[in-house]
Amino acid sequence: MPELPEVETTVRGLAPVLAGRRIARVVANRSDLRRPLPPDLGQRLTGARVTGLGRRAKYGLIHTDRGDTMVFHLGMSGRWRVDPSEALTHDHLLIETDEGRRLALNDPRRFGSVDLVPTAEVEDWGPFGALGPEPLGESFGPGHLAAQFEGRIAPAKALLLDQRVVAGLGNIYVCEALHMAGIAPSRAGGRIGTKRLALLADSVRSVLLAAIEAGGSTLRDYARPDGELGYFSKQWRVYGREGQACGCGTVIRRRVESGRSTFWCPKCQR
DNA sequence: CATGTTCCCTGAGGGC
DNA sequence: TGCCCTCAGGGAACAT
Repeated sequence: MPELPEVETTVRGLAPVLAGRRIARVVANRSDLRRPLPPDLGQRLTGARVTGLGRRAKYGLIHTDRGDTMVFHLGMSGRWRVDPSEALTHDHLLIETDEGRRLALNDPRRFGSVDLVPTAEVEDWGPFGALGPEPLGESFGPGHLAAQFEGRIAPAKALLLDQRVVAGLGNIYVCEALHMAGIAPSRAGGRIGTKRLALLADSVRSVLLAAIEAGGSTLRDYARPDGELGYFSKQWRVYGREGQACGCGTVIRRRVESGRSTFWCPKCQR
């Protein structure tokens, strides 16, 4: 599931192919993703030079010298393949550079999206307007979490998943960060002590950094057409490990709430 | 406003 | 072998 670290890894993988290059060809195979592809996507991108890439929350950003920024979201199942050796079902968008490098956006579930946003307005673009701070940025830390959690009755897990509280976390890294900080997912946000909240802020950052590092170490897999991501999965402490032993020896539990699985250790997390 | 629920979508995997 | 069922979950929309 592409969360912040997977998108960051993706952007880092796209950068060597796209940065400074001119987009020579754009092919939209089907446009009914989460939102329809911009009808004029091809016109606006073809011939444009990529001036840089970036990321905001779980969105990848591709800036061009035409004043447009291409904003993509990978949804649940999206990924970019680099120089694919064959066309696959669900290759919805193809991009070719002036060097002949090719990119294919493959997204079976079509929960992802591709938008063109005027670069000057990207920060205020609808989905970005209410986003909380980047967890790896300077404005995120113990103070921010304390302010956001104060007086809240909602479970810590729900608050961390709320993109307005902090941007870019998904189910996997929320479960991992809460375990690292020793906080039960169901604990009300307002009933977590200051020191514990500071530990949570640290945990969020370190789990994301570790995942990005793991993604970087397997970057070659990212470009392999048949490769699965699997970046950080070997380092999961609780996610996907129901019934297995936590590091403390206690059996890891799973609970489904409104269709989402929560994994936690009842001994380490209170 | 805060919180909780549903829906969208397709492929993988388990049970029989 | 094949069919049916459940599950995966971000984010928008809707309900409470």
